[in-house]
Amino acid sequence: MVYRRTQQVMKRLAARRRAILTAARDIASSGGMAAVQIAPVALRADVAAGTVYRYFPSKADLVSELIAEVARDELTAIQGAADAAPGPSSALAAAIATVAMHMVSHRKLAWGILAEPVDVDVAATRLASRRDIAGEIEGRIKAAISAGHLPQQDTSLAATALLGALHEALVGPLAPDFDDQATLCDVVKAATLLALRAVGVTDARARGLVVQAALPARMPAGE
Amino acid sequence: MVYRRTQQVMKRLAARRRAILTAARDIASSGGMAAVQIAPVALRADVAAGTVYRYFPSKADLVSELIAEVARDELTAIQGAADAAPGPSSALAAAIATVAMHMVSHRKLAWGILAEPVDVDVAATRLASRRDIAGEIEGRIKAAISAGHLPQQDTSLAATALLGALHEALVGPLAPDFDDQATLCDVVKAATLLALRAVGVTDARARGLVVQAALPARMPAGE
DNA sequence: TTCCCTTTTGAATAGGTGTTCAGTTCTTCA
DNA sequence: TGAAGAACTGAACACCTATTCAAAAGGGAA
Repeated sequence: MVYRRTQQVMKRLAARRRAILTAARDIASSGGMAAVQIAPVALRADVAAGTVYRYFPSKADLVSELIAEVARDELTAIQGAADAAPGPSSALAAAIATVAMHMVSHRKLAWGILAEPVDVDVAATRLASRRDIAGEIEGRIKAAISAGHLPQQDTSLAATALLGALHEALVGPLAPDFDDQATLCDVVKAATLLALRAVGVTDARARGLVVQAALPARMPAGE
Repeated sequence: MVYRRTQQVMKRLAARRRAILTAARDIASSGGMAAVQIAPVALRADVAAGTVYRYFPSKADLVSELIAEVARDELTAIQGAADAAPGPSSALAAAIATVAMHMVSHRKLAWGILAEPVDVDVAATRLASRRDIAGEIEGRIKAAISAGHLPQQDTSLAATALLGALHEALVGPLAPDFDDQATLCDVVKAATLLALRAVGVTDARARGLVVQAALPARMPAGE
């Protein structure tokens, strides 16, 4: 054998793979999932279309990995925010507020990850990611119920409904415009309160909650 | 002029138009919006592909009309159920329950109408339809607030969030399976309660509400 | 430098679907 | 019944985009 991958080559290959994924993420952020096409992604990543296929067996694999990655980031943020909260109700509130913040910060991306059309191969990955996030929220709801802060209920349904409510209210086509930071903040607060009430948090308790939404890691400073 | 549309011909043309729309609706009901393609619709309506274009300028127009029609039916059902309720809170509950029932009865169709991918030309129509339905719900929320049954809030955001919650919890990919009529009923009840709580209905009041969800006109008897 | 293997390229291919249109059939009316 | 126009047909066309692949370029070992 007269050829072996050196460390340097391996690094370059990894960098390229990253570049392709990042290009896909950027494009999804600005144009939605529908804009994630091989040619534009390749162009943005500075490679030829064919090269993409040396890193990902198919477009579906690329998109799946993109979704998984974004969901992983989101999950980490949610857990971080919730774990930092002083109690189960605050943790739930923090988790919800974090989701809300992420959604308003990256509306196109959130829309693409959560709801936009993808082909069937991708649907499975997306489903798993959503399940993970819903599961995290559900866990927080259960904890609050155990602590006696919330009434008994179908936690799975509740978690799903919460995500749907936030999604629709914040990134769906009927979502309000966020003209400035203040409006954005108000809307996030209103949506969070709504979601908390849905699972049975009383207004009295809500007023006492400490809510600290973790800002998304990639959120642009001025946005 | 040696040819004029007789009454009989006009009737047949209208019937054909109806057949095409119905075919599209049936296909959307079973396979989602993505399955609404010209060739299958034409096949089902017993016409040639080209004929569709004598009735609808483009596929986008066909789909737009389909969505508008379904939304109109839905709106009528919601209004009917709400108007029949004894008070503003009951009316809101009835409206929500009606939406929930429709969704679980026609999951694929609901999914297609509300969230599935469509091209940009259709998006406008869909948006208008959603706005209509959200507007109806919002009106009921406002009425309940005026009656002092609900706290002051951003009604537009609330209406949007409610629809999103129901949608996600009942027809989204994480929605539970409805193995039998009983489960279905329980889930609809749970989702309705959740939605009511979200806008501030107290559990105490919720227990006293008279809820009568209008069944969708087209719902198959046994489903 | 040379050879051989890997990686990249980008134009060609392939598959799927909306749309058109020349030819056919149907309908009306003199 | 025949002429003229409307409606219908379905194969051909057009467009878009994922995927392939033969040729070219890059990189490692001798």
